[in-house]
Amino acid sequence: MSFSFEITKKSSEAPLARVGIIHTPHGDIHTPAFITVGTKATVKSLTVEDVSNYVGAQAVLANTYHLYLKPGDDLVLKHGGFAKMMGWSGPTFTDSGGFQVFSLGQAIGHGVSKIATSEEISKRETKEETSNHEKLAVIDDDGVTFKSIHDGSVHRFTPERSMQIQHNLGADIFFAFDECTSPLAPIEYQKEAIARTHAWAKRSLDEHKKLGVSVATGKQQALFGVVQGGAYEGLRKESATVLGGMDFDGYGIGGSFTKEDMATAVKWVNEILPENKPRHLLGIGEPMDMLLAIENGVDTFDCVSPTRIARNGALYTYDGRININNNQYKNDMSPISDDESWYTHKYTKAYLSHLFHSDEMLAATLASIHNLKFITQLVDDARQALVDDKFMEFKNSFIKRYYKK
RNA sequence: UCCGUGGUAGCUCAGCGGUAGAGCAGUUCGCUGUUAACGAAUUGGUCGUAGGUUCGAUCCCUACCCACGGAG
Repeated sequence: MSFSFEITKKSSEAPLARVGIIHTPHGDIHTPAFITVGTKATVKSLTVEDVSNYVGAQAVLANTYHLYLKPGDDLVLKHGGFAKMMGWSGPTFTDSGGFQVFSLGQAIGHGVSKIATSEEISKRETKEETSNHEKLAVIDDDGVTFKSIHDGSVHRFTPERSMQIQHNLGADIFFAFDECTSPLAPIEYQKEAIARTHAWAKRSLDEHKKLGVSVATGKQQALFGVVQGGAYEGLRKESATVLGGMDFDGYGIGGSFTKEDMATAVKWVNEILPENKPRHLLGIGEPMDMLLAIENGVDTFDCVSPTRIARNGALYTYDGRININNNQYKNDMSPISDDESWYTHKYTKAYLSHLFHSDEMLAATLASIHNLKFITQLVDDARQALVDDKFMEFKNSFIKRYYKK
C-alpha cells in the first residue's frame, strides 16, 4: 500500500474541520490523530507495547538530527529503518532537523519557547540581547552548520542532506528541511527565513524525487512541506500559497506562534493549503491548542509535552493539569485515571506520588503512559465528535471543565 | 576510667569574635516538530547544655551531657 489521504467526513459545524484516513505502507492513521514522539527511536521510558496497547498510539515520530548523531543513520539503515530498529510496526514520521535550527540556535541558553505570549513578543529586544550562550546551529542560505550536542563536532545539514538521512531512517512520512524561527524574531527576519524555507522546500522535493524509495524499507515515502511565517498573517499566507503550489504529499505547519491566537494562524494557512492533502501541526499538543487546531482543519499533531511533563511529575486530568509531586497526593487513594479501561486506573495517585518521591523509573513510565493516553484519547474523542456532528459541544464541554478555575 | 576527636537546618557538612551558609531532602511553579528522569523559586536553625571571659560568643575558657576512635 502506498501513501494516500482520503477525507471521510467534513464537519457540518466548522468549515475547515474534517475526518480522514492517511494510508501508509505500514498502516492507516485515522485523523485527526495525535502522533507520539519518539525522538531517538524510543518513546522515552516506554516499550512499543506500552505505546500500542496502553496508549493506543497510531504512529510514532522520530528526529533526523538526533538519530543522525546517535547511533548514526547508517546504523539505523542497517536495521531497515528506525521503526524496525525500535520494534514499532505501525506508521512513522521523521522530523527534518528544522526544529533544531531553532532549539539549538536562537533558543539555546535563553529559555525561549516557540510559543510566546504577546507580552513576551512586545518585550523582545531585552530578551534577545541576553545571548551569552554559544549557538549550536548557525544558518546560511545554503543550509545549517550544527555543533553536536554530544561532543561539539561540526556537522553540515542542507536540504539534500536531510532528505538523504531521512531516506535512511525510512519513515512513511517525513518533512522538508525548514528553518523554524523564534517568535521573537522581527518581521524582516521572518521574511528572509521563509524565503530560505521555500527554497529549501523545493530542494527537498527535488532531492526526494531523485532518491526514490527509501533505501531502508524499499517503500515510497511521503514528503510534507513545512509552512512558516511566524505570527504574521501575510507571511503565513504567502508560505501556504507557495508551498501549496508545490508537489508535496502533505503539509506541516511549523514555526512559532503567539500563544493567544495560534488557531488564527492555523486558519490562515489551512484556508489556502490544498484541501485534499493532510496537514500536520508540528510540535503542538496542549489540549486547548489541539482542539482549536482541529476545528481549523489540522489532521495530525505531534508534541513532546505529554511525555516531558510526565517525567517531571505533571499529569493531565479532565479537571486540568495536576502536579503529582504535590503534598496532597501522598495520601490520595484515588486511581491515577478515573476510566477503568485505562492502564493507569489500576494504580493510585499515592503510589505514583511515592514513585516520584523515591526517584523510581516506573514513575516516568506510568506518568508517560497516562499523559499520552490522555492526549491520544482526547484527539480520538474529537474525531468521533466530528463524525457525530457534535464537535463544538465536545470542545466546549471539555474546555469548560479542563480550564475551570 | 583515661586520652583524643566531634556535636551548626530533616541529612551530610562549611564557617569562626560582630547573633549563620551550601548541597541534598522538603514545599511550590514552569516545560508545546526533546540539548530536558530537566529547570526555577522557596520554607527550615534560641549553632549539645549550663556557666565564664568580652562592648559583643556558634567561634575563646570551664564543667557537664552525648557520639565515635584509641588505651586500659
